[in-house]
Amino acid sequence: MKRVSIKDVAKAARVSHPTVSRALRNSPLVKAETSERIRRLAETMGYRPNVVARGLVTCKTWTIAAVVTTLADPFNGELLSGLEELATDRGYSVFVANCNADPDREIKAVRLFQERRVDGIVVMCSRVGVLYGPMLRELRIPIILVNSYYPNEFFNSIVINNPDASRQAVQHLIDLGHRRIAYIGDQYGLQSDTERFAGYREALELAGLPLSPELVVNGNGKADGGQQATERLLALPTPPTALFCYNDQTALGALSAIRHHGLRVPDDISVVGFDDLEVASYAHPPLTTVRQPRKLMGRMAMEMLLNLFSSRSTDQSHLKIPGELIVRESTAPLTAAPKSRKNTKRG
Amino acid sequence: MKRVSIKDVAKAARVSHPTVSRALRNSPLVKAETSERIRRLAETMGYRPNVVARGLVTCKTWTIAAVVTTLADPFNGELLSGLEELATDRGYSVFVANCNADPDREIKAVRLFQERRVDGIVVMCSRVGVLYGPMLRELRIPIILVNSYYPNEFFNSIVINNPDASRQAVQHLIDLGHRRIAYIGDQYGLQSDTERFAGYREALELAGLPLSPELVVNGNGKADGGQQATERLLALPTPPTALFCYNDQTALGALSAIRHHGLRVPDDISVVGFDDLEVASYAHPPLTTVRQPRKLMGRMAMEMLLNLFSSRSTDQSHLKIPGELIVRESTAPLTAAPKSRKNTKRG
DNA sequence: TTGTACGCGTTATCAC
DNA sequence: GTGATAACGCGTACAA
Repeated sequence: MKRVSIKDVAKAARVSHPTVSRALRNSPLVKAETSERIRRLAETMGYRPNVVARGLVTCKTWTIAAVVTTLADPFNGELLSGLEELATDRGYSVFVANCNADPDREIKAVRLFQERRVDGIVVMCSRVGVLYGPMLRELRIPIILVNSYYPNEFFNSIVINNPDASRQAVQHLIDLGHRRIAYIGDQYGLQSDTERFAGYREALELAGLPLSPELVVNGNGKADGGQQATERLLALPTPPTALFCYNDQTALGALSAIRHHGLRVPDDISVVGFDDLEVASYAHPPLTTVRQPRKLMGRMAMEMLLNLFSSRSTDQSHLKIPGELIVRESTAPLTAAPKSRKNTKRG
Repeated sequence: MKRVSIKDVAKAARVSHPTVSRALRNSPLVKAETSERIRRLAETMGYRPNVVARGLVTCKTWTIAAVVTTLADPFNGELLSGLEELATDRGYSVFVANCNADPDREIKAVRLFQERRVDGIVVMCSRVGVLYGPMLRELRIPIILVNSYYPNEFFNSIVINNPDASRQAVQHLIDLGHRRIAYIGDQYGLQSDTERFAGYREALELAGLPLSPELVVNGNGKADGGQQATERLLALPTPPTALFCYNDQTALGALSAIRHHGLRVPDDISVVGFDDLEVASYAHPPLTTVRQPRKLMGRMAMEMLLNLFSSRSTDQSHLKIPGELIVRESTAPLTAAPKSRKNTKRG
């Protein structure tokens, strides 16, 4: 009934358990034939080393943890995917925790993983990044922040250059002649939202355009939120002629709302998303958006951790990845007079 | 430098370390004021129990593992989300591993998690489910299969009723008058694909319709695969008038291909997906599809595990969830003569 | 080349 | 109520 341990194998092989340990880990110290014999025996006995016990003695658990705001979002999924791929390659298993953009849950998750003695933690879209500074001292666990950063603290981070990418995206709309450009943001106070809004504002300023408060609305990072926000915008006395959305899902909702309103994209309204999810290419019309190398970013986060593991140097780095504007068919030059089909009765 | 352990706290509190252990776990055996004193001391010393060590002695790690085919897919993300939510509620942390629908990687992942002494494993969309029977004997770890099942084996499973749901979906198309209905499948030999095809075939049989081999093609479960497969179908001498797709992403690609071909959905071709991802509602046109309660299914998988943990009974259960056909706007009655815009030159 | 003894940080089982 | 002491399953230093 009991599970077979290293001692059982040792007994069966008539050697000591350290010999079994050495044999199974290919130590050159043990005679080849003994090693082979032990190895075969362990196999037939169905012995599997207990990594938990090993972690206890080596002070290395070969586990890392990823804390995300939501697993249901394909954005995080791909981030996670890149992270997991490299982690697995290097022998690490990855824990995952959902915090629903709730700061309390985020902190709890990090503390829990500390108790689990993970070798490193990656927090994606942190809401409490700034708190990790003090925590880190006692935690003594490397933390990587993805999609948020606090340059003055003691951890590493990797983010897309949100202000710059957003500025480019909005500049693209301005270049097309648009003057009334709306921003549909998130609602959770994420740093990425703040920064994308900053880029939006900066682009307007550079072009000498006013920032109209009524053109800045909040979604929820998902399609339904984007749809509702867009409906509010379209109900305005003077609706915007272009929409810059916090992310692609928001933009997807915007497209839907615009269609229901009897307007056309990009003829009547231009729409820009952010992320370049797979659906962006397959939306109708295909979405102009900012590409984030999600999988790569996940991979880079793991690379940062591996660096921290190998070199005990505390050299912190804050990587800023440039976003790439992908122009597809949801943006077009401003036409002289945007006409609503509703008004013109299939005019 | 070293991490503070239970013994450090014991020394500081001038008690034995088992007393600290008891105090911190709210044992009624320890005097209230001692308990309180120890608790405060542990807090100020920044002590965090080592769950690894605890797991070693209690033979319970409070971890579970989820093995998925891909993390990048929103389908798995939501499954995982439901699983993780309940797991976290009950104090379990969840490992996640990606196996890319590769049987070897799937087996490796399961063995690895066995070495990590997880309390249970959930395998989603398994390709090697049938192999777990023998493994289970030696593994002695509860395994739940989600989206695949092998009724004669020793593990539990939970799946959508694929044949039935698919039959309904295809029946819906037949009811609309369609006779040439194509199936765009997956390519990895997943059980869900096989079953959905079976439902497709059954519906045709029931209606007395022939199964045309040229109308059965493979995608890859993603939009690009769906797009390419659809292009092949549209190139046929007599193209289908309706498409039943393995999943929503495939259907999304199909919509795109049909548009590029100058045809309209549902006027010229009807399209049905599977899963009811969020994008299904926001596609153009909104997609008729089969709803899978993904998050619930993830949650149920965890509930199954919890049951197995509490009752040591080996009562295996194989849950089959009914799928719900959601009719939206991508399906319509067959029109007399489907006209290609290409042929009729804006007809 | 192999074995002995010890420690990792807990919890469990006894004593007292 | 509390404290020794023994596990849990492994890796490692050192001895042989």
